Amino acid sequence: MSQSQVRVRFAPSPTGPLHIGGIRTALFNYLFAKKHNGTFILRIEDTDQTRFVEGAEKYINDSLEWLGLTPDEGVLQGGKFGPYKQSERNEIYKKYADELIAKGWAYYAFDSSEDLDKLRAKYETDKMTFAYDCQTRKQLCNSLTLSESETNQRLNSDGSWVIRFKMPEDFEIHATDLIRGDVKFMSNTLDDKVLYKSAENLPTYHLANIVDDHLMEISHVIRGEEWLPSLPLHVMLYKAFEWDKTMPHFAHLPLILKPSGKGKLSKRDGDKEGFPVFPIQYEAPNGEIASGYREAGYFPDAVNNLLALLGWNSGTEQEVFSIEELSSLFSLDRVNKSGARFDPEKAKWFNHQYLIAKPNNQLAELFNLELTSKNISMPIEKIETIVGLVKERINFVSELWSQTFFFFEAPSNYDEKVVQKRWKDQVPKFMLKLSQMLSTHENWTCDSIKEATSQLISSENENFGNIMNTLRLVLVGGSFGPDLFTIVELIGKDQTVARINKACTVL
RNA sequence: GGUCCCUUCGUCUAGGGGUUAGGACACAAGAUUUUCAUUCUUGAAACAGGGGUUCGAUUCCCCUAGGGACUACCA
Repeated sequence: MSQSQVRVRFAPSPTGPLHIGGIRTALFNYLFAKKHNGTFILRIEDTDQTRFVEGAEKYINDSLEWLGLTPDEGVLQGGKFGPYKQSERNEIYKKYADELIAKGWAYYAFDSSEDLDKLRAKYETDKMTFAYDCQTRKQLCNSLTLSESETNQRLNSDGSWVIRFKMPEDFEIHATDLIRGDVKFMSNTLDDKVLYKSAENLPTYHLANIVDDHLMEISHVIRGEEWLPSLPLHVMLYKAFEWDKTMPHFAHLPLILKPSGKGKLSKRDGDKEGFPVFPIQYEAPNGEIASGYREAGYFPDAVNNLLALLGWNSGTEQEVFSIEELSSLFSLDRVNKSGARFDPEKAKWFNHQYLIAKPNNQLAELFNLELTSKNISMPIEKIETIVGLVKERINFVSELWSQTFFFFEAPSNYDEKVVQKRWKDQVPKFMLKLSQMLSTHENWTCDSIKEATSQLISSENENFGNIMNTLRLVLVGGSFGPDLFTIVELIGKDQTVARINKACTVL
């Protein structure tokens, strides 16, 4: 595989459900890979056992599958750079940590987390922030301050230790971000991050991430902006390993912000604010359920589309794109720098666009599933017609029923306001005449029915608008629905007559 | 607090040294639909502030303010 080959990875950790921010990151990686005929890799970063959540990995796979963002390489797909789960790559990392120690880029630290916590607390009372860095490491318990023999003794004892990166002093770190340009950091302001922990015999994110990206020949790291602060560390790690020549390019995506209020979108925002934050429904191990876009009735393409436009645009006025169009149009230099507030209303609009673009027969099939569950059966052709009548006015397939129930069953109650406005003294008399006329009407098409009804209305000196509204009331239960004579034609003669007669006795 | 990132209508954004600063969502009004919705038309709505640079800045630079992220033996 050549060096110029695009290889990107989406590297979530299975600590819970992935929200749409994570999905957006996956999507941008996917689009970038497709655009460049590259490889999209899914790597599971499960180096923190304490935060491992049962089912989270499956959730990630299911979500990506639903959206069609299928990895080219990954735990399920395989590939020659596997394994793709960090917990299964365990034995790889230690030697790289050792290499850093040998080169003088890292050191052993023996301070207990309790001691460090105390230190942090103490600093805080002095309104300062503790950092394990080039200054404090000189006073702490590590292989830099301890003698070699004492270090070895501690390493061989039962006590736990960690390997920390030895961040150089007074060094200006330059990094290039494909979206933000050059970013500079002073190494003094950075701390000595833990790279490896003996207690679990596991690397931390930083080490595992760099080692795996290198080993998997990742060409571009496309991740959320929350990682920007660790970019200098990562750049230094590449330098320390002498991998600078093949260091991937970095692109930090703008964050997705809460629709209202402050901060980035979080897992807790969704159901509280009345919109899903998760791609598909998530049931936590404790049984709590968080709603998903799939269950809310969104089409996967619509979700991809709306997410793509959060932080990226084509530069044209087009907003509705198929995944193929996105794949060929996507480019990192059209990604925005600033965070994007998520707009649930526009999300619905995107789904509406996909819904109205869907052929009626497909919508009818989806709707038929719901009808079947209600024990309603009707020829699919007729459902198609009904769906076509109302699809312009809805955003979701799930709204179909409330817009069309009167095609399938008589209204069980009548809108009080409309009754008061329309159901006046002589109305029942006329309605009975109308039902009588219709019951003998032969040519049951909307045009013919309309003509006959109009004639009756004028011969009886009734007001057309008033009668229309009243007829609508008795047929659908309120003042809603598509063209009235189309409804009359579709529900048929018997239903029409029966509904009129029922209203006359009930109201 | 420290470090870093960001800043065009309410929101997502286009644009870019001279523009009537464009589009979309949402909102409002009108037309059509003898109802509802759709549709169409129209409207209101933005360059955070202050300094430079320049003939000219919303656009380039600096400062301020505001927002955000990070600041774990989490990712």
